[in-house]
Amino acid sequence: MLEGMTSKDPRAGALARLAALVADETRAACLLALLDGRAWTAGELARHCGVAASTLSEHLGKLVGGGLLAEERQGRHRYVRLADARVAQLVEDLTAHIAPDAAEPPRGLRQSGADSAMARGRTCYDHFAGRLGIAVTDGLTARGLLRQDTGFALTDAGLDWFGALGVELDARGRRPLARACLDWTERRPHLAGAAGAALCRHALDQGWCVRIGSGRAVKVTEDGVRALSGLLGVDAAALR
Amino acid sequence: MLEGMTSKDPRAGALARLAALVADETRAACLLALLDGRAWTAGELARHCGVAASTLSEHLGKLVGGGLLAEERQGRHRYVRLADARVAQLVEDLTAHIAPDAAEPPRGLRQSGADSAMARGRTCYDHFAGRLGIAVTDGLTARGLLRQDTGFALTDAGLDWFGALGVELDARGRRPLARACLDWTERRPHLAGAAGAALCRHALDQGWCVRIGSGRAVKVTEDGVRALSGLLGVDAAALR
DNA sequence: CGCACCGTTCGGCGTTCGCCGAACCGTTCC
DNA sequence: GGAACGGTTCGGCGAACGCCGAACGGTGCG
Repeated sequence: MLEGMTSKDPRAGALARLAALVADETRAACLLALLDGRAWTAGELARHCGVAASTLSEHLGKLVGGGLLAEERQGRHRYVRLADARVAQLVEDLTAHIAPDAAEPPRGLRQSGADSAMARGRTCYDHFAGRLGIAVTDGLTARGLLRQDTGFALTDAGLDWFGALGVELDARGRRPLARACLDWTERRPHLAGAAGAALCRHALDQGWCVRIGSGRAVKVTEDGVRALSGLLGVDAAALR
Repeated sequence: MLEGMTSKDPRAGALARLAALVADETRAACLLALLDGRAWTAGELARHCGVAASTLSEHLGKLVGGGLLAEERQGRHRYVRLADARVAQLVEDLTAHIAPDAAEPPRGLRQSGADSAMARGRTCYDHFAGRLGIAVTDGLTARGLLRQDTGFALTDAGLDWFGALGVELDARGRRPLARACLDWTERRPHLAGAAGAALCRHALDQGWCVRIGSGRAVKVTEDGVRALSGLLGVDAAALR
């Protein structure tokens, strides 16, 4: 009763609904898993999260209904992925905010194999992260192609560098060319946005790096070491 | 039972807990209200949200406990404000994500007075937003002081411009100098970050603009019109 | 001192929510 | 056709949550 009297911001409801989509541990785990940019089946996610298939089906319904996920049905499979780069950024932003709290605990050595592969290099939705992402970003910055001191933007030399690489950068899209994405393991910003995505795609196309298994971990090839050290002066030891 | 079998991301819990803080309409309304950067008393927020004081007290407990709000007790008052600029950015990011959905409905003329004042100029935590924020950002960009085409960063000329203004920009802090903040009414990015905050503070100090009442709406003075049109070529008509 | 006021704590209410297992539907493969 | 499999729907359960009013404890003021 009397609800009409409040001057509560009309955006509050929408904001709460959006946050509610992430405010469940299982759905949060789904979003984090999908940050690898791939499409997962409902069953894979259910197993990953450790809940019943029926439970996960309901979660997917909410996430898709809320516009966070896009789905694609193939035969008896339901593939879902993050709806677009904006959703990926949203999850990244939220994750960046919790990173300082969850001080990386010293883990045992058991699963350090997979973990260290992830720490070395991985994709974060559609761009590089991990030590690889940092190394590339630092290389770009050191060569004056990217400036991070007064914000985060490519320089004119940086534009030329991408041009010389044969990578088309579409500046007309709504997506910013360069954007900082805070790295989870390294705690430092790395290159995201259209340029980060284009560079990652180019590197995979050129065989500079390959995906390890089906996950988001990537490994730099010998070709990649040569290319990255030549183009950006990246220390070869940092990539292996 | 069997929960140990899942490989669920350990960050999922923290992510869900963070989102849960925002996932309530009343708490969301508090965060949006506090985006003006001021400190509100618990009672003011309760009235603003249209809930009982006891209800709001519990909400504040959660928000403060979760690190989103900082509190300051003075006498029988409890003042709360956003904990820091990072929290403000978090709320902005979330709000930017819902903006496209909530297509601004054509409002009646009843409260258009206050609304239009807000649309003209307001502060967004600690920097300018609204048409004023856009005008300043566009002015900086047109004069080559800020570049938005390849990311979002001040140029060297921009650094000099701030220096000539007598505004110290602390680049050593963890906070980025320039950052894009998506405007709610204008749907365009405007200058946030340390530079945006410093410029806003400077403008208020110099009397270029004054706060209207106790809210976040601001009004550009005649001095301000002269200063901004002289320094940035901002069209005077856009500011009034 | 006594009163008004701000905020908190507590008990209780109703709702929402996440979860599961069972039943069901459609696809794929033998 | 039949069996196996992936996914969805449904009913039901228990827990968590948001809300309130009433009672209580400080603070400030007359």
